Amino acid sequence: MTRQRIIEESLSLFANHGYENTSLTMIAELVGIKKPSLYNHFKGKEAIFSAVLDDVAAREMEVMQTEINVPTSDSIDDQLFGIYKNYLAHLSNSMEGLFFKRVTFFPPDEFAEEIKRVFLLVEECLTNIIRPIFEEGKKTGKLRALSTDTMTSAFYTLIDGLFLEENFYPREVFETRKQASWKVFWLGIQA
Amino acid sequence: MTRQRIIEESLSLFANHGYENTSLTMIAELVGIKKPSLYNHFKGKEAIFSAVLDDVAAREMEVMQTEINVPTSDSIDDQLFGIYKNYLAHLSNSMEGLFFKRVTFFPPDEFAEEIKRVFLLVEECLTNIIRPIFEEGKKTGKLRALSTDTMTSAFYTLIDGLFLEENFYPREVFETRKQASWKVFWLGIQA
DNA sequence: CAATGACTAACTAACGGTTGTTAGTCTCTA
DNA sequence: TAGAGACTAACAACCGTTAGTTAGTCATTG
Repeated sequence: MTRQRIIEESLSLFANHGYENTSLTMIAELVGIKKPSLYNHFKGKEAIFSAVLDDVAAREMEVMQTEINVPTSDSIDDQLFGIYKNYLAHLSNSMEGLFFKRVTFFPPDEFAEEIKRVFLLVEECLTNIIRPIFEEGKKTGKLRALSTDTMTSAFYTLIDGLFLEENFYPREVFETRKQASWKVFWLGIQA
Repeated sequence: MTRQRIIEESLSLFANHGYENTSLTMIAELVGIKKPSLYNHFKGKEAIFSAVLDDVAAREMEVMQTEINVPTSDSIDDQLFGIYKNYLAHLSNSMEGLFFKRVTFFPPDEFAEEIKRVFLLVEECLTNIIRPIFEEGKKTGKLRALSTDTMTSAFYTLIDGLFLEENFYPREVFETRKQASWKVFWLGIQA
């Protein structure tokens, strides 16, 4: 019980302040216990971070399968745009999104490898969703005859760019960027 | 003399470790003096960071005017691609690029406003370079009849995405993304 | 049924180390 | 002879961590 609370509060602290700028005092305070009591549940700060990372990884994989994917009955552009929109919304609104942004971009040295591994896992999960859509689109002639890798790469760059812009620009500017980027991307891949 | 050395070494430390994870001891060591001697040149850590930020801002503005811009004799796609390539190369290879990446996306709270101001200034500088190119392109019919804002927004998202990917993926993956993203972007705005 | 022992999870106190910062001193140079 | 710029020594505050204690819970046992 307390263990789960520690993970949750730590997630939000790590997401907002990064690993090194989050102190055990802050975590303990938010949980409502004293600092040394944390050691009843975790071996130390690194163990807390690891637990948070594992938790986030598991939850992200699940979200990817359930929330991001959309019914295949839609047309290709609706389908793609749906994924685009859902994924960005998830990154924007969830604490996991902010956490991911923090730690993938400037990871604490001792976790760099593990974080990269988790991130690539999540990315692969998304790739498995969008590749078939691109391929189907090419087959039915709705998309240009670009390689699937090209489309996937461009799609990711798009998402990464917005991912990054989301917490920097005011919401209205961000919305403009989101719409504009999609429009140009779609014109770029559409047959 | 020493003052300038402090700024330079601090720039690289702030760029690589962030503000909070850079200690005065580290700076002093790299400069080759003892920690308290820093106070002969700056009021404190915050003052050092401010000086670095000002320095970077000035240098970035100059780079933007000289290195990024390319001769207008080229065709529109060469011109745009030149800017794209030059700007990304600058962000990738210069210490200022890494510094910018660090501090714009996860700024130390007390500098958030100032950093944003500087960033938007640099961005505006780039906007002044690319907007006329888009408009010229539309006039000559080489580009689609999209609004200039749409093109500019999409261009920035593209750059921001690669900006992020550059220090995360291995160089080869990054190069793939860079090429693919440009291809789709160009197909998206080309008439 | 009552008592014992093990376990969990909280606590206080304190550790050594590092942080940014200040005070005061010495030395070279203009 | 000033002053600039280096130094040493020390500060309080905070860091992650450890040790040792205490209270409550639960299962096993006489």
